Amino acid sequence: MQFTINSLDTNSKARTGTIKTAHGEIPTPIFMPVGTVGSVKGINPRELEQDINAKIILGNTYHLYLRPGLEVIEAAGGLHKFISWDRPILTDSGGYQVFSLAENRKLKPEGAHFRSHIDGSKHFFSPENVMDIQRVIGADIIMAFDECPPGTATYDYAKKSLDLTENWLDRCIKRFDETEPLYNYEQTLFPIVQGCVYPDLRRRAAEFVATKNRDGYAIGGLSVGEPAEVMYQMVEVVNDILPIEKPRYLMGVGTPDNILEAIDRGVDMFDCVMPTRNGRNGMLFTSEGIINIRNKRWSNDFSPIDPQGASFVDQRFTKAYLRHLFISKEMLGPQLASIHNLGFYLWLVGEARRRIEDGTFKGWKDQLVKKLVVRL
RNA sequence: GGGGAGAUACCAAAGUGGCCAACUGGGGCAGACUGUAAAUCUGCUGGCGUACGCCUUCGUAGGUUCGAAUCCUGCUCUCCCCA
Repeated sequence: MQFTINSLDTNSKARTGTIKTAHGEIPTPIFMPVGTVGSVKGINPRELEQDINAKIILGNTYHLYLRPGLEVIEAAGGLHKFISWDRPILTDSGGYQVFSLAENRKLKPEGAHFRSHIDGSKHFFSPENVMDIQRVIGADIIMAFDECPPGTATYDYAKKSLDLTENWLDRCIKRFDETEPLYNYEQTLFPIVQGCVYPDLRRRAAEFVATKNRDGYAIGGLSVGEPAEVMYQMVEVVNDILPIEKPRYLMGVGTPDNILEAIDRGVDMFDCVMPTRNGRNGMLFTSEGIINIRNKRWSNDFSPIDPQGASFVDQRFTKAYLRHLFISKEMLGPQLASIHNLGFYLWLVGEARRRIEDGTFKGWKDQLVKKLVVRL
């Protein structure tokens, strides 16, 4: 994997760049739709390519390992072939499930013992087997196996957790470097910076991963319950240390204004379930602000879903019709909302790239952030 | 014409003397959601008040009772069966 910086903003830490992978190029800053189980929920891959123009999507090691299982994925020739997606894929390691499925797992130095959320069966994830699993899945970018502590973690816990994550990272790197890809194209491993909301732990974590000389680095353990301002501070602390010539990936973030503020602070990659999950639940991110399409106020609003919208659904369908679909529980409603929201997110990062390159990013960002509050 | 059953909030439907402003479901209204155990979950849904609370409700008009959605009588309406 190669990363080249195309331009640096003079008024902020923002930059544009290009990531080259075996499955194509990714312009940065970029937003990556989440397709946990090998499907961006509700979205046809053709829509993802043509209407949304997603450059890369995510899969999840934990979910794909449980279902359909590695045998099926390997027999299919890897995840790209299995899900018919020829552009880049990034897989998360399952570290986030250590957090979100906390009641079903036990953490030990050697790894995490899990119970499947599907059938309760017992499983074990270690840094080593998570690397092996991600080799089988075959994503272009794979993530280190980490612990993602909650935003409310105490300093003591955060420190112990970071010790564990750093130990696991070394084991991930060792295993990754001594194994080969299964499908004749390059894979790369991104370490993850942890450290909760504690600047000294974040500094230590960033310095630790920076010595590993990988193709890119991730910032994890944010947007997990801490205030947005704290998240921005942590991003600043970490990005001051991470090598400037490597891409930075802020995991699981976030709202459109979170993304803009992080781009401002030098982040290049984002993923989040928000556009799809919240979209399925009726929340629309539009150029006019954030709205709940289920609200009665839209019942007779025959204006386009988003008059300034980038995706074809924005001009073609009205707010009143989309509301009707949601109220009627028609599956088309969540599908259209997901296409719209992902279209908006991809438009957002595309516009950010354009603004960074022509030097108007800062002013544009400040104005848009003000607009991106929930309309009352 | 004769016999029977029933009328409860937006709809459906429990309740058959005090624990009832009234179970439950639907509908309606609003909220939550950040590396997806989510096309999920939560709250409200007679009026006024942040709230203790107060006021008006169970077809309708009366009555019995300390107390009625619940018991009695008249009336109105609906449904079913027979002719």
